[in-house]
Amino acid sequence: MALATRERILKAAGTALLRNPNTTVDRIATEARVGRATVFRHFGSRAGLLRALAVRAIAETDSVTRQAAAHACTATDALRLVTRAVVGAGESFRFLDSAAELQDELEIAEAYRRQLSELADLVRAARREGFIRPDVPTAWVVASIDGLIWAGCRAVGDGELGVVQAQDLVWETIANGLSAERKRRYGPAE
Amino acid sequence: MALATRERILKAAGTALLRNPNTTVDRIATEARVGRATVFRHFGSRAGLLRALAVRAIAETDSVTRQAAAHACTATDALRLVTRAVVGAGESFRFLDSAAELQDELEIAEAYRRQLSELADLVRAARREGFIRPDVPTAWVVASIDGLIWAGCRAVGDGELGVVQAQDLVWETIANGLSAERKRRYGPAE
DNA sequence: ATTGAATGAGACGCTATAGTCTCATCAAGG
DNA sequence: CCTTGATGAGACTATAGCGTCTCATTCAAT
Repeated sequence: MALATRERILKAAGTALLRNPNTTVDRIATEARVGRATVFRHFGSRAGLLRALAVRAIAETDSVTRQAAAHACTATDALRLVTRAVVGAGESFRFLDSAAELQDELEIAEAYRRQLSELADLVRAARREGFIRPDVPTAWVVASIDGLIWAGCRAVGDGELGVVQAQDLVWETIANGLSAERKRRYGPAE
Repeated sequence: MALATRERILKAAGTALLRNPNTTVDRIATEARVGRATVFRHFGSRAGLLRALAVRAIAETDSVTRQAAAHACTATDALRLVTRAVVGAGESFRFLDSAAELQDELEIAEAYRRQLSELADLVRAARREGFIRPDVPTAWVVASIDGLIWAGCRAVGDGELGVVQAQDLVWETIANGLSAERKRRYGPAE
């Protein structure tokens, strides 16, 4: 029962904090159908709850990321699979966007930087394979992938897109953009 | 002097709230080099300050958007110019991302919806001109443009990119994506 | 049936912060 | 010089929300 309670609190906290990052412990407990004291028994403090939630989100993201990368033979394909995986896992980390208190948590902030840095490595590897446009800086590639993943997760959360559809569209947009007319400036000669 | 003070408060509030959406009035006043009472004299309450800041950001965005659209002859070009303009104005509205309290403010939320809806109109018009890939839903076009603008503004704010560079990259990514090899599925036959 | 762990309910104290009010100061204009 | 309006400083109050503690209850395992 202890585990189920813990999970219920984390889940309720995730959805509640996504709606409003300042949601009170009392409100979270109510939505988890749990006494307020129970939340403190499990997580010690509000910050502890947020930390646990963030740690869980990071672990989940790492997990799907690793699995995706393991199935790829090229860096370009790894980039594609990782992107899809992260979009699929969006629900677990989307609350982090607005969790301002967590910026102070060294452990969390560092994990986020690490994940971005791993993404940057993947981008550089894909660049060496010739997949990435040479005129675009790696920092922007990472930033825009991040932005498109974010947009995809939000669209899924808002019910505008299904998960699979979002995964397809995010990657398609990263790779080829939204324009029908391709300029093909950097492709092979026609 | 009254106007200068007001502006100083708004500016300080913008940068402070961007760093931490829960920044206290006291802190904002200190950073604006103003007495805390002065903030209340001007804006009545913390919510009033946020509202004023949001109204200002919306007005600013509307302004640059209208100007940009006025100089375009095609919808596609308008979309390009508007996107650039919004990236350029990012500094004024970026704090809104994390301002959870403002979601309750009917006026603000509605203005944001209106701006997205205007963007959607522009996208549909550009689609009629043949610029937008027919296999991508308009909702995703809007969402991904939003995401890329957000990424661009953040990159500028973080000092990773200059404003002009970000404007170029955002539009280039929207239009053509990041891949060197273009599949040209929807372009003219080769 | 008994025991122990987990829980729910709620009282209580504490702190941070919003918001009000007063008073002294300062600058500008007449 | 005098007046007026804006400001800064700070005291004060009220409240929301965190965290602690206690006690009764429930439920599972023995």
